Amino acid sequence: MLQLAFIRQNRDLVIERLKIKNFTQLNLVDEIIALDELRRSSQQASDELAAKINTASKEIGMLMGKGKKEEAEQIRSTVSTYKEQSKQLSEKVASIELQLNDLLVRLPNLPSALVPKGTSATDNLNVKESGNEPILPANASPHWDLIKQYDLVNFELGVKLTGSGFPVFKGKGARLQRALAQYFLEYNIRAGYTEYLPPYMVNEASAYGTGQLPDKEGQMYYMPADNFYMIPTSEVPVTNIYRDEILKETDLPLKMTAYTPCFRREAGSFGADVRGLNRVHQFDKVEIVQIVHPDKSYQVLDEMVAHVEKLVQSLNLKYRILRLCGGDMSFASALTYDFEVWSAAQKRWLECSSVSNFESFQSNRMKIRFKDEKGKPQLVHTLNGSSLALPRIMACLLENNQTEKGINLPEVLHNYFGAASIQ
RNA sequence: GGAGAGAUGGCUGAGCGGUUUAAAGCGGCGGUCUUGAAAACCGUUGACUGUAACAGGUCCGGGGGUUCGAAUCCCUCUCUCUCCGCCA
Repeated sequence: MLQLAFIRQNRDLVIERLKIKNFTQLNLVDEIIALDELRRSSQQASDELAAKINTASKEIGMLMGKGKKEEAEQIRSTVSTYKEQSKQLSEKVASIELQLNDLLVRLPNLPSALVPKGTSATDNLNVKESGNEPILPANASPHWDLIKQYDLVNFELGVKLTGSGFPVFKGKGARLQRALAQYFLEYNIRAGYTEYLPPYMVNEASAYGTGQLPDKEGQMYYMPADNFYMIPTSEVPVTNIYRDEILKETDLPLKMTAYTPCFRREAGSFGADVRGLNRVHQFDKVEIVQIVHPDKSYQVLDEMVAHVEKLVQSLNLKYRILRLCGGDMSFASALTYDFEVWSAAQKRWLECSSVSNFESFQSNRMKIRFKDEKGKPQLVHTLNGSSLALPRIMACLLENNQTEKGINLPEVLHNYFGAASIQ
């Protein structure tokens, strides 16, 4: 959520930046400013009346104490007339605040100056491409065939147990998942991230804090009996750990990592995009989250991108890094880098990580602050990234490393997997 | 799931209708003293809103109510603790 004071003071800049995100309801900005104006004047009127009532009430107390009942009775009758007025005013302020908040949550975050213009994925800026294209046998298979051949993942069984998009990992497939998760976590911990194992369901306040609500309600699984949401990413519980906290400046940066399943309804998805492990309703992901001083967030973003890049490199996958254009970015992000790995048998790029700086957009909702040198609470900046999402990495590993004699695994996984290849 | 007790500032904890603008202690910060530290002593100590700066307003788990006036009384929700039940 953008800060009101900032919108008020930078109206033109806000509109200009929102255009880059292809946000069309630009009239919201002026509506917000006007409503804020009204809010402040109404608030002032309400406060003044409250002050009158407060002083009069104190006087009554004093007069009663001195036993001057008649005088007290007189003031009491005049104060009674303020009461109705005061109630109306505070109701007005409350309703304005509600309206204002409704409008405010509809504004996406402003894109940083680095964000390229554009409307869709084709406008993303290719920042870097690296790694070697694997040489595959002539009869190379896509991963959905390989997982059957080696009995690694059973989609039909998932349909029986739950529904489509809930794969069942089996045998070496399950073990490969565990190896990947373990390797990714250890890699993050070595880089100074603290491991968390958070709940897989969150309450409304948490989903709101990171920006899933009210915007993306339909994309989460919802448990009406308890009003819980299944997490679409561990970013939600992990970032919310510090919701409503005021940190010390010396606490920053906070670096956290978590391995969790992620649940996404993915309503409306269809076709080749969703085949095999390309897109599923439940998948595993290792996430990194940082809470940092606002002056450091872009430096930290670069560090996180470099951190993820090294991890991808260690898996010997061909990859590219994209800087997302305004139209392809998420609602809450100010700058996002996507990592895509090359799926050699499908001959297409698969997104395996997304690293973003949210600046103060999330922290403003969650009220995560720190005290600066003057002792003033200030909003922190939050960042997160996948490090990494498992299924697409698995798809690429299987496809890119297939041989006539099995699937060879990158060296870094050998110990975790307990073997050098899948036979 | 049943019964009972609670929720107060960073923490412990008083207050149970009107000098509470929330006592006291601990912690934090600043100072005196000290070569430095500890101890002792002195001072200071939250958030939100609002303003050019004051002033003013709001906040004692959340929401609602009674009252001229609520941390204090009532309703409701959430959470915590104790006992019982169930249980990986």
